[in-house]
Amino acid sequence: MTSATVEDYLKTIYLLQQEAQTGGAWLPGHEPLISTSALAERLDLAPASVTSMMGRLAHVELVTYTPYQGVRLTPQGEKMALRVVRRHRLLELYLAEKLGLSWDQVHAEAERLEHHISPTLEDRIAAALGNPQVDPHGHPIPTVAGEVASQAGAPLDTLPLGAPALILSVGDGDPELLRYLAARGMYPGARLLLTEREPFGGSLHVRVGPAEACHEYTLSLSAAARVRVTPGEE
Amino acid sequence: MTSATVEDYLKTIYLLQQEAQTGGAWLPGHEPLISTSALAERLDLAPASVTSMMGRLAHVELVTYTPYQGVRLTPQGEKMALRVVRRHRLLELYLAEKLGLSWDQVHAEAERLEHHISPTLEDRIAAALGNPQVDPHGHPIPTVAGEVASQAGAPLDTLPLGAPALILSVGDGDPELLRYLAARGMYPGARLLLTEREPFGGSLHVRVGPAEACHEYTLSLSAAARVRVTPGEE
DNA sequence: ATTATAATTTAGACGGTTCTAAATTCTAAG
DNA sequence: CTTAGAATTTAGAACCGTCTAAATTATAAT
Repeated sequence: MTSATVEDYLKTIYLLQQEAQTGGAWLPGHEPLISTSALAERLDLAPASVTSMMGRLAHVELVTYTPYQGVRLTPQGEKMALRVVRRHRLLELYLAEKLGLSWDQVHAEAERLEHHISPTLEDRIAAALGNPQVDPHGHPIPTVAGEVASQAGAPLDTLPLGAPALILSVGDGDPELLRYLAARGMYPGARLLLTEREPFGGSLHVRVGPAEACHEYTLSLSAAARVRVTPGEE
Repeated sequence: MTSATVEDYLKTIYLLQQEAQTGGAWLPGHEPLISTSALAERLDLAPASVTSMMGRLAHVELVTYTPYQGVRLTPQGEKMALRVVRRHRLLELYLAEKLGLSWDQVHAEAERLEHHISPTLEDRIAAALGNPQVDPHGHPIPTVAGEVASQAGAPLDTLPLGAPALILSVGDGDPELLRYLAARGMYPGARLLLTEREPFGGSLHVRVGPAEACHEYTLSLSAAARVRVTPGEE
């Protein structure tokens, strides 16, 4: 009962829980419930398939599942999810850094490999990278023991106007988006300033880069939601 | 119809064909037939499972299959098998060379990863290694185009007494054997001399290493069969 | 409160891969 | 040439992961 498929479900539940968080933390066992449809959409499966898998995962206690309500990882399930997330992020970094894969390629590659590397190889990869703390998209890498730095910062679309900020991370799921952002200099570590917010849920205007040599771009709300920033000069 | 499972069947058929060869080449389409039981044993599956898969592979023309006789790869099937073998051997070399996995670990690791790396990553790995021709066990790495150097040398157990020889390759399937051989200095590139052949299918006695500083070991026939050598000083 | 709509689950099916047990076919020894 | 034993295939079942279509339950608007 630990197939690549199961690992994908667990990882996805974990990531959706994290995304739901966005700010406040939850008490253990009270993390947000993830809906069948959210999972189905993210995994690109029919909702019925998800329901059936939830039954199985609940049965082996990787998840607590209340029909019509949603699922939540058990401590066991979370542990397993974190192991997968660790492998994924280590691989992303390794592929980018040591094998020169581009920012937008590493995700898809890691997505497959994460299910097939041994603990030994995982260790070697981590060591070769100097036991890093974040992956190329700025996401924290869980430790072997299953600890993760909590998700830092806030989505760019919640940033107040005029406040300079530092990009902490960008969503790694969509290669298109990554290329789009990279082309505009928006990657972890870059600085930006929100200059305008079009009314009625329109685009944001941001200035990217140091004040002397910055470029102004517009950015849809949904794109901005996938960029996490921390306010402040530093 | 190109699952990891199918890839494993094709690769295994290819390797068994190669092993059956051991010396003379075959005309295309007249390679040796591989029996159901040989495949079942190597893949650690029930013979009935193999029979059923052979039906499917024959149906998509990756294999020609004559019931009760055996199977043989079609050109298409061979091409696919060679792609897998290439990935496997590149991975073995990469893991050994760049990530410091030991000789006996790389096989098992590559066995899983070979099914999950993209053509891009395959290229990067090959490039990072300088497009090598042989893997750490001395086996030739097929090219992207699907060409392979034919298996060189002959099994150690067929070597005439007293003739010095060079180790070209060692079977990579069994970590135990690899550790055993490595402990005795028997790896590709090492030199040895067959000094004695015990009667009635008994062990072989070999001297390993340069004449000035060599060690003498005994070696079972089955172990010796997995070591390929070429006679001669050079 | 009722009801339309959306979300979810159930029911039933299918493809892929494997198994065991039984039937068949081959092979080699007498 | 027969036949015992080995190899192989067939038959039938199971599990995993997925699907569609239909039934059910929740939700939000009247």
